[in-house]
Amino acid sequence: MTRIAMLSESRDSCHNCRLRTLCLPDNLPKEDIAKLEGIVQRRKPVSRGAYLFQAGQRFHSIYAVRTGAVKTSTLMANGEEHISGFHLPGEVIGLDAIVAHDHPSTAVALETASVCEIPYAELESLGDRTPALQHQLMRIMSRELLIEQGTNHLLTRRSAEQRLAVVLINFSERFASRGLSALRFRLPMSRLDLGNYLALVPETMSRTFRRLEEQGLVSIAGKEIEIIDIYAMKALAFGAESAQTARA
Amino acid sequence: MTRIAMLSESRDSCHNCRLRTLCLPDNLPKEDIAKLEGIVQRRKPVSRGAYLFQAGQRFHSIYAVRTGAVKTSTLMANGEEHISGFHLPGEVIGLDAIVAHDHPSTAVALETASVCEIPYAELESLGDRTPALQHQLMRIMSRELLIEQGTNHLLTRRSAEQRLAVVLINFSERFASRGLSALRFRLPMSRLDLGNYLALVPETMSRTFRRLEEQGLVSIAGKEIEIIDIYAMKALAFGAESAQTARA
DNA sequence: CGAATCCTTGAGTAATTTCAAGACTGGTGG
DNA sequence: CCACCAGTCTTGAAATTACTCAAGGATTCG
Repeated sequence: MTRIAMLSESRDSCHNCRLRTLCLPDNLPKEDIAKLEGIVQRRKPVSRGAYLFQAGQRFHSIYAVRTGAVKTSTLMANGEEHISGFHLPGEVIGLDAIVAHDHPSTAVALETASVCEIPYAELESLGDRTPALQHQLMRIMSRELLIEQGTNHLLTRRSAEQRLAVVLINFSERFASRGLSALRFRLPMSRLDLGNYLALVPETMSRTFRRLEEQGLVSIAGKEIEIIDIYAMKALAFGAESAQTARA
Repeated sequence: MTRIAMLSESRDSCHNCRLRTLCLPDNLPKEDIAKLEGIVQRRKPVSRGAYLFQAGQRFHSIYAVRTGAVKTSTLMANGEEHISGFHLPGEVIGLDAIVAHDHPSTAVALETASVCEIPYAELESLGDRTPALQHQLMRIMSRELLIEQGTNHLLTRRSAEQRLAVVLINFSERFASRGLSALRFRLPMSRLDLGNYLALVPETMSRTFRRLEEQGLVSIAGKEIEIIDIYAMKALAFGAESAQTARA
């Protein structure tokens, strides 16, 4: 079990789930959380490489990550994968499928993960009767929009070195907000995947990691990351430029 | 008045607005459209360069473009502008502000434009009583998410030539769905702005436009675009790769 | 009409990719 | 328990794409 996996408990309720404040129940009154619990389906853990849903599949549910980590991606016509995000416990996946009948992207577990499945038809009808839940859903979607905009900025306006620094800081903060260490953590994805997300080839990833290490900013051992100089990291990441919220 | 401006009529109602099916009223029963009309504020035309809202301003309303064209952008710490999108009649702006108290981005009219202002507090409370409206809002936000993902892909995985081809095809389709010609149109923004959006410097924009012209794909006269070979354009834009919805 | 902005062109440069190999790693079966 | 395999990661050298710098020309809007 990974450290992320150990984070979450609450076999079967939202109201005492540690991720409550990061997830759909945030800001909801108790009775609304109870109603939400009524439609959430907890699925048994999926193992590394298993699909939550695949692009082209009929859209039925959105998912909240409970433990582990998930990546979402789209497959391009030439067979190449384009990774659009990495999702940690508390984050909601599948919102991009609401407008169409099918999922535009694929969600795969990066490590053993468990998720809460929320049938969208039921969520929608519950939302019709539960304004607070509806508002929280809107906030979550608005935040996703913001995150995508930040990602856009990151990927088009920043150097390889800055992209990596930003994404490491971003993971650091997301781990910290889940009660884990901000300075030492294990990335749940391969360098290949991280490079794919950052629009950098593996060779560049390797060289860029090394450059950050040589500058004394981080220490890398496989997927284990230690941030040595968070100040310098942030200076590199955001120096002379505004920081945008970007989720990896 | 531009051709886009001539498109829309309906001084003061949604139910006979030509943009109905592209906008918030789409899919709504008559009585819900009437309720929506009750909260929509039509503002007098804003002239080129005027702000609909600015980054940092308190969030009160979302806006639907009625005539003209609008760009949204964020300002980076070094003073540079990062254009995140161009918006044509029927499109809704400001949804990225819902989650926070302030607008994260700025919206400026690219040419004389008129907009419908929709106070969000009222929209939210109307949504609480009007499921169909709420569902339409969710669809719009989900579509925005999809568009952002497509933009990400466009900007990170495509060459300058492909980016320009994709964005021209995209405008062609958006003009066509507003009843204008798909093959001859006038871009509402400067090359500078388009380049900013595409993450290309003006010099590259100029050379790339020329290359498309030399290949006989388009004919350019200032902002007037004529698409000569739409087939070849699409082959260039999407060739050996999947097409993603991307809005300029 | 004229200032300001926008656009174009050329030459040189820089960052990242591509290509080619080889080393490491972790999971699996013998 | 070890050896092996496939996938992952690293390293170096060459190629490429878009950027930077510099300057002149064209538009546009007030």
